[in-house]
Amino acid sequence: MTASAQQPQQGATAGSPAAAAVEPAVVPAAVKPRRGIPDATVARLPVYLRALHSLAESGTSTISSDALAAAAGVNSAKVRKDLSYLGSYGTRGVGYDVTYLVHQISRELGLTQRWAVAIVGIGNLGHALAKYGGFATRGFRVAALIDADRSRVGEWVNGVAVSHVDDMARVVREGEVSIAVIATPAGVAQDVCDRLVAAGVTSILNFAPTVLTVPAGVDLRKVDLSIELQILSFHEQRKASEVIAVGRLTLEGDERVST
Amino acid sequence: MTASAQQPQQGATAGSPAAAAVEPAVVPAAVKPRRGIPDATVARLPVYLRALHSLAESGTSTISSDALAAAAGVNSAKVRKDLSYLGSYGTRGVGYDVTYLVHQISRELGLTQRWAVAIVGIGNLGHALAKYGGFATRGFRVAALIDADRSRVGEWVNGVAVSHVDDMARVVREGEVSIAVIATPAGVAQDVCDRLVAAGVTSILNFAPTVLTVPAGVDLRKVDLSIELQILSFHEQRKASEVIAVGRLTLEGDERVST
DNA sequence: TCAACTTTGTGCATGTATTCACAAGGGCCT
DNA sequence: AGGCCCTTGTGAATACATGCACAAAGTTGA
Repeated sequence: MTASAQQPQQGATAGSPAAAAVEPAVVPAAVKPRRGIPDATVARLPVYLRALHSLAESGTSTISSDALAAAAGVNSAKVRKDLSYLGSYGTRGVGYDVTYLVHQISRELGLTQRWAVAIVGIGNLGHALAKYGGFATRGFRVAALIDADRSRVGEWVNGVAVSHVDDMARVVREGEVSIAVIATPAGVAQDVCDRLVAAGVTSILNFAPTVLTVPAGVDLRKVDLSIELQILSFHEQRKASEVIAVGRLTLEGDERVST
Repeated sequence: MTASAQQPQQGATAGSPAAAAVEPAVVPAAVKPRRGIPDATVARLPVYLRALHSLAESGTSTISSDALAAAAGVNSAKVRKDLSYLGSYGTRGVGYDVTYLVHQISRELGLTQRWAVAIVGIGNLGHALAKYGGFATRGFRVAALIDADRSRVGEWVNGVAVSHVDDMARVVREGEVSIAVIATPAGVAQDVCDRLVAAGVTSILNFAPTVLTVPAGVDLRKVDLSIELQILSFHEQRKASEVIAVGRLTLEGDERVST
């Protein structure tokens, strides 16, 4: 019941050890079999879902794990194992029904309802996020835009008016916002985060380049440009030094990788 | 030597199995002891680095793994193990010298040189990224802005002129760009990616909501807002259904988590 | 009806990451 | 000089994730 895994690569913190320790003693049978979908799988389901949506649009009605794997940039064993956590929704010898799979994954991800999202910090990035189409698409609607700069308050971005941060509690409550995106400067991010949590937000996506802390029960994920660049820098350097050490011996570079 | 791990939580693709299979037979001794820093560790080093920078600025000269762990939002065993991959740079009974650690981590991440970065797709997001301060800070400089829209070409953003995508090869070459950020619409991202690779870019950070494929030897990482939101949605839903099933029995919510 | 073919679902082996827990090392105080 | 206290560095246990490889289950065509 806490922070979710991140970038497998970017692992966040614990999942449910505290709760798991309590449940066996207290919880009714219905809950015990914990559908426990692994974090790594949860992180891939959205990728499958996107591929399936475009397949559905292009008229494909059935797809094999192999083809879906290719579209998602992973290998087919992973696809099958991932999907098996949702149940046995495939047909041997045939594959998976695209529309049905879309339903199942959507349901599992909680996309059958539309979550209200608030964006805090309407600077360059906040603007970009507010205008980003992928939001409205499915499952989410931008319910509030919040900024500390009074001169921005009242401005309309993509059909939503900017509110002042002092009204956050009210706006969050009235909009029934449960998910918030922080796009403020690093300095105020923790304060904003605390206020969001106090207002009832239970999931936060942080774009500010700083470490945030949230109480148990609140999920926190981060997106950090400079961390990503530094990781690339690491590999870039490694490649550079390897060229010196190894020369271009390994001409085996044939397979492609994807993300 | 391929795609790096992502969001441990967000795991990307394979690391070096292909190359690893070849090296033992061919590679000179100097390379064999593979400093093999785990991907998960590499992903955390930038976080430590940021914490250390602000510690240095606030005048702290020495820090324990415990304190650093708190600042980075992880546990101290992880900090110690991570740092131990770089060498034994701590002093027992005392901790780590902040300035020295900053040097070591920077070196390891390849931040002693300044990488030239190109941003492709100067829409809302591209603009936001170009203006983002965290770039210039350390290790990176925006060397090129590239867009397909001729009406945008020539525009200056943060001191850099926008070039047309047809000039990409030249701009990349002249600027000695090795890292590129893709902030285009999904539809053209793979094409842009292919052209970047052809022009000599060897590390790519993709913001477009689509799966990209690159040849071996090119590193690829992705940042995807809608995937992040969907992961949060999953946990949000889980929390909601658990409240129904369990009631509010578990009042144990005390520990905080961070990212 | 049956055999050949396709594709799923999963047990198992392997690889990677996290965490514990403690011995070894180093500073500091008396 | 010597002992106490603190903190590192790491072996070993555990947990999590990946990928192989194949039996089971379904379809198709004769």
